[in-house]
Amino acid sequence: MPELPEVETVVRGLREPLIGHTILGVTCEQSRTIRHADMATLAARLQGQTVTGVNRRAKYILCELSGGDLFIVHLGMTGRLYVVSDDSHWHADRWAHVILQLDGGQQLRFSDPRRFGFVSVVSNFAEIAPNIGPEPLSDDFTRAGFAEKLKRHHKAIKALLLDQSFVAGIGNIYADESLFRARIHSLRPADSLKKAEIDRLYAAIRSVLEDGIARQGASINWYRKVDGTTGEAQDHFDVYGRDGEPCLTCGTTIEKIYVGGRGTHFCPKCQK
DNA sequence: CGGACAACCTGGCGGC
DNA sequence: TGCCGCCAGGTTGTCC
Repeated sequence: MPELPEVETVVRGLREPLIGHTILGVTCEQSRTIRHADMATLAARLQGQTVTGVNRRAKYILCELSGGDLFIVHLGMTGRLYVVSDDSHWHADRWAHVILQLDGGQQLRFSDPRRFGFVSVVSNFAEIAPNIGPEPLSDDFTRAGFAEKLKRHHKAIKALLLDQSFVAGIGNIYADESLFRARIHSLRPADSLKKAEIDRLYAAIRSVLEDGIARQGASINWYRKVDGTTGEAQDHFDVYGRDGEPCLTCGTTIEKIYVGGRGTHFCPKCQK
């Protein structure tokens, strides 16, 4: 579910309700949902802290706290973060594993049916994810650096795009969409791409992610924005989930294969 | 080191 | 309508 555009949308939605607000208390259970710290440590390090910033790195949400710690959330496959008023009649959420009580009568909930997501509190982001690649929408992601790194890998380009140490934030949906936009077959060995193809892929990754953010993410199943509403990116996919349907460019039937164990959608005529 | 694959969990959906 | 098997946007650890 949540890839870079979805996580970025959540981050932007969290700033208004969180920044400047103080965490009064923490409600949670001891479970896999809390990583790198036990329940008591998490509560102790969050309670009394004021949120000073909310940012994203790869698919991680980083809430900066006044004491210098980072409250980290990863949404996994089915995680959601949302803010509700204490007095709202919002129905009970059986998957709300962590609830932060905020000043001003609101609470931040982390809800995750499948429990692939997690929360943590650390001093430095590197404690959570020490080996994350460049942010594709930042100046750190250069065309030259991208081309150089592609030469060092022989595996399928789709599998490489999913490697978070290669480039941050791309997941299964936007990998497929980027490769379609660049007209490159998902199974091409990374080191086989010609310069023109590398240039197309570099541009495609950026534009696909930017379009995803502009549409506030893709609500295929579980993903929702902080206010509970759906994104719109799912209505504009070229290939993801469209197997059996005609390519919007040439009319050829979109195919589905598995690459690195992940469902992979592509147009056999447009992508070579 | 690279790559394939299982594991972690639970819900939703299509098919029978 | 009900049950069963399969699939799912991510990450990590293991094995060859």
